[in-house]
Amino acid sequence: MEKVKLGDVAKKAGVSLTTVSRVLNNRGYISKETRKKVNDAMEELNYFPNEIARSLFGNKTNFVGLLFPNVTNPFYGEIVSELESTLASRGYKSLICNTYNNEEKESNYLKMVLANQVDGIIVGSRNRPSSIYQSANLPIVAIDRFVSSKVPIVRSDNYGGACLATEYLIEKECKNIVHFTGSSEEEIKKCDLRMQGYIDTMLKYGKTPRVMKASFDEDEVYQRCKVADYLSASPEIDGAFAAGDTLAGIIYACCKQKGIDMEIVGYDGASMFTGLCGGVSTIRQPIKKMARLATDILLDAIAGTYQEYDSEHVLPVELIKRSY
Amino acid sequence: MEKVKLGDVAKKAGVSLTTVSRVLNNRGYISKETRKKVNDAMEELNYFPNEIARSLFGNKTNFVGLLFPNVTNPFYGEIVSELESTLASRGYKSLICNTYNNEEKESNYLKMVLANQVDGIIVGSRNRPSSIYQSANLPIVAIDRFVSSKVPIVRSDNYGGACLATEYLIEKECKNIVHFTGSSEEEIKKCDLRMQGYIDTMLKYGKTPRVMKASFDEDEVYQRCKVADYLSASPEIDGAFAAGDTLAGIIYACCKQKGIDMEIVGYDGASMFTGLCGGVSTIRQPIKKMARLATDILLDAIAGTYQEYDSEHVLPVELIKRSY
DNA sequence: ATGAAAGCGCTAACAC
DNA sequence: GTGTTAGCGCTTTCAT
Repeated sequence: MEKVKLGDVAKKAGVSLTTVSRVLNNRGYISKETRKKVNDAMEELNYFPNEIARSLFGNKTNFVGLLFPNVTNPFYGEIVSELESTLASRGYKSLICNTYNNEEKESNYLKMVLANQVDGIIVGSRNRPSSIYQSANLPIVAIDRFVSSKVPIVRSDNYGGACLATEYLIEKECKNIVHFTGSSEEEIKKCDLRMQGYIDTMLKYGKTPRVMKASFDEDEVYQRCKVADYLSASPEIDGAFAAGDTLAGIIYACCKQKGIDMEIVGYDGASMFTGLCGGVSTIRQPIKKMARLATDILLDAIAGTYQEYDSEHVLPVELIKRSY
Repeated sequence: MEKVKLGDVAKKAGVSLTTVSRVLNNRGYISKETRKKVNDAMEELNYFPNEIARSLFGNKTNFVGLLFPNVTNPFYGEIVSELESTLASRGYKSLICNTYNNEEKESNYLKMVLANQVDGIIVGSRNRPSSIYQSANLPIVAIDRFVSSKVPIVRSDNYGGACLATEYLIEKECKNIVHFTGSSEEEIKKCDLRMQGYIDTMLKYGKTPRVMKASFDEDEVYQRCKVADYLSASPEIDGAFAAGDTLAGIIYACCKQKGIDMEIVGYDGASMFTGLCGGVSTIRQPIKKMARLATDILLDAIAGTYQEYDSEHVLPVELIKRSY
């Protein structure tokens, strides 16, 4: 059973290709009867148009590339989920790309989506060389990342969230609060707002900031050891602000195993986390809103009705206190 | 700056379209010099072929549709992640579809991927009407789901895993063990192997099986209340086997808040869970292996070298004990 | 109100 | 070795 084509419908209905195409796209004048004939033929043959052919002609695919580190992480899972749903509801299809924060992978994926003529791209990878995006001459929106001065950014209030988290820990009377970051040296130097918020708040309250680097990308078991070692070596620590919830979860697990009961605040607040990790507090990003906003901007840009390419959209965060 | 086409390269290199196409595909005889000329021209113009056009011609898109309930759930997140990576490494591109276990959505997504000429589909949705897939005349692989007798299934040993979980709880001297399921009535009737394993094991040890229904699809807050109410009403319960880790997490949180310390075993064992929810044990599915196997089968089917359409591939599971 | 024909970007017979 | 030409499935001027 071969694929049914426009021509098959035309033959069956006894009309021309053009006519079938017309009723398909509801364009031009068609008599009631012809329309019915054609519709019946389509129905009978179970016809549906080949979107690839349409794309080729129209120079528009309605594909969007979604470049994120890894959908396994609940935060990215949730944002990709939301992006996909919003895009789908507006007629766009999502090509998913797990870059694993790997430069080469990201660059290959970029080439791939471009070769597949995507109409736009949403990036959430945290790689450095944004230069590869320069040549890509199409709408791009970045989630919590700088790509270039021409790429609008949607992110949460990293700085404010970090302040909120740190203040909460201070309020809880933690004496020695450490910040666990997943950022690389470069990122930190550039502008790590979560770290900056932590540092500024600590200083504001006359406390000494302490930072522990635990890369996001490392193997989890390895990270666990690193964190455990650190906690053992620094028994005075009684509060932690982690730059992400996965990290916060790891810290929590280490504490549990060592019998330490300390106050932990993470960042992200994906619904899965909040449900599952009631032992840690978190700064919740408005994931749904971020996804919707990013979609709106991207589709406007695709439609050519968006101009503020250098805009930065900072959405407010919320402190979710631990529930046990 | 318009998109560079084959013709532009041909013109620049002073050759014909065919020649360019030949060096692009490495087919037929081409002299060293011409090849160089063409390659240089491609380089200079920063040319890359339009995959959509190629697809149209070849009747092969290298697209694969991934239909899963929701990438937000770490189990699906991880499996989709793995599928995407494996597929990408073999030259395939993933169209992601979050069906939210909604029949209509699933059906629409199916139409969408078909219209986009995907070469194959991998389904993990848990909907009933698999009938919609009948008409789709292309390779499909199902993850832990029955679609039709012609669709191979890849799944973990649900029955064995459930037995393992239940036996563990018994071994831990739990007196009153309840099973929390997310399945619908229909699914249960049909064949819910996790439940069956639980029931059989309970009976084998002379215990009375008890089942609590907590739909996977419900709102999380609502579920939490339901679970909390149930636990309050049945204080004798001291062990739980949950059909999924999200559910296990919810149960754990309820217990924590109520000060109950009971033994909980979940199911799935996505790496995120295991890292994050150290308080619950789980039956770990070999997610990576499942993804690889599903990919292998699908690609073989696409290549026409796979024949056992009615096969069921059951992979072994593993008990991960709680770490605190 | 409908049809014939050209073309979207690329590939593959088939010539030369 | 390289070019000419037709065609993948669809849309759209331009006729009629």
